[in-house]
Amino acid sequence: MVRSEIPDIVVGRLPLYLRALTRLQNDGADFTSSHELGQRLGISSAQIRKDLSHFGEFGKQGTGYDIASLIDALQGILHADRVWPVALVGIGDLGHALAHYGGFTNRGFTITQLFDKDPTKIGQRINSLVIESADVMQASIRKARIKVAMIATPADSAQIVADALVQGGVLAILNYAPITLTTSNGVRVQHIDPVIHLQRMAYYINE
Amino acid sequence: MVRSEIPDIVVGRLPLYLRALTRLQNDGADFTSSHELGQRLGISSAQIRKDLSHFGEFGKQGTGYDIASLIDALQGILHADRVWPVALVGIGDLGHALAHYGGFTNRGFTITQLFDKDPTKIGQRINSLVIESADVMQASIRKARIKVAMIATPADSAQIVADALVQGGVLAILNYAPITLTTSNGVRVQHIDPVIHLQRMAYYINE
DNA sequence: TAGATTGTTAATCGATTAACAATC
DNA sequence: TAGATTGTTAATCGATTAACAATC
Repeated sequence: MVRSEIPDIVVGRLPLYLRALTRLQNDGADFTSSHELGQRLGISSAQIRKDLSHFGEFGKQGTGYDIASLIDALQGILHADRVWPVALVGIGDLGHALAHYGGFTNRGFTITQLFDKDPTKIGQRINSLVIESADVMQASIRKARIKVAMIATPADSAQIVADALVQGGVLAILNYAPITLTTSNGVRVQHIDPVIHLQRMAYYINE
Repeated sequence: MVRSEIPDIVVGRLPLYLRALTRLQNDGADFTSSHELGQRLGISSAQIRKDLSHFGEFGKQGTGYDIASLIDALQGILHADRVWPVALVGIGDLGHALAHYGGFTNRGFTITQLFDKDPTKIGQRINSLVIESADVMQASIRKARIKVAMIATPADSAQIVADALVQGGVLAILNYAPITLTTSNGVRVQHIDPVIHLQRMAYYINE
């Protein structure tokens, strides 16, 4: 198994498989099949089997997949078998919502640092975390060996923040600002912009 | 131009082009090229030209694209040349953040209705909007001819909410609940789950 | 004019799917 | 055993890219 040869599009589907399997498990199921999983996800069973085959053999002919062990395997592959500390930059409405969100920790991530550049916010608490100044961000994340960060600043600040995060050692950035970020090689960036999705769907509405 | 023949993956890139063009315009530029646009987006210039060619001819040899008219064209294609009223269901932390977000309206959408099933929330105001009961949702969105909705409920309620939205005439759903929704044909669904993106990136971090 | 850039064609590249032997 | 489902192969399908004539 050579990691670099696995298509990124395949990697992108693994978290969906993991999420669906976890839900099946919560619903009390012990086994599932590529067919059942595919139906739930709107993906062909062949594609699921093909995707998994990049990483090993996880099923049994006739019976399908043991849900618990496939979850374990996928968590290992995705490095979701630990809890990554995450820095969150930009504590506006969205930043608050992300800081309060309880769904990160049991899926491999936990927000451990909050940053903002607004002096009136610095020092405030959310849960047990204190909002720190953006000025100390780079040093602080380096010291804490943070590899994962989320940007929830306005668009104008996002690229500058991203540059500082990368300088501080961050390797993965989830960007909520409505702008495409540029980063050096080796740094992963994913973008979340609700309007992009809304516009994509509005195309198909004929009115 | 036959709409149904245009690949969805092409449609999915048009909002990115539109966003980048708007930013260029705000920065004072009048013209751009497929090369410049591609560099900003991390996409090849050939792909941008090919994508646009599905919808017509928008550029000039030698000079590239007039930004203002390409923005106009893309807004028309994406139906972002109007302001779609949007229903938002589930007014927790994320719902509040979305309701307060000021970035929708100038990009084609505005939240006009809020719903929650928690009796303590119903009747509360956010900006000038009143949170309504989920019980009246279906009738209310039908009356207002709402075609676009956002779900920000917990995972357990999301499918039920989606079914009701579709019954009420909604054709496009942006789902923030961490679950894959099933809908009838003709209804578009897009999912936003930050953990999916984080896991996808964590795969590449070797630690 | 000379340089730049488009829109389009054809080739390449990669992803998805159908089919089935293997086997639980 | 009979039925079900895997993992894998080969074929199909679709998307991306390179190249260039056209032309501003």
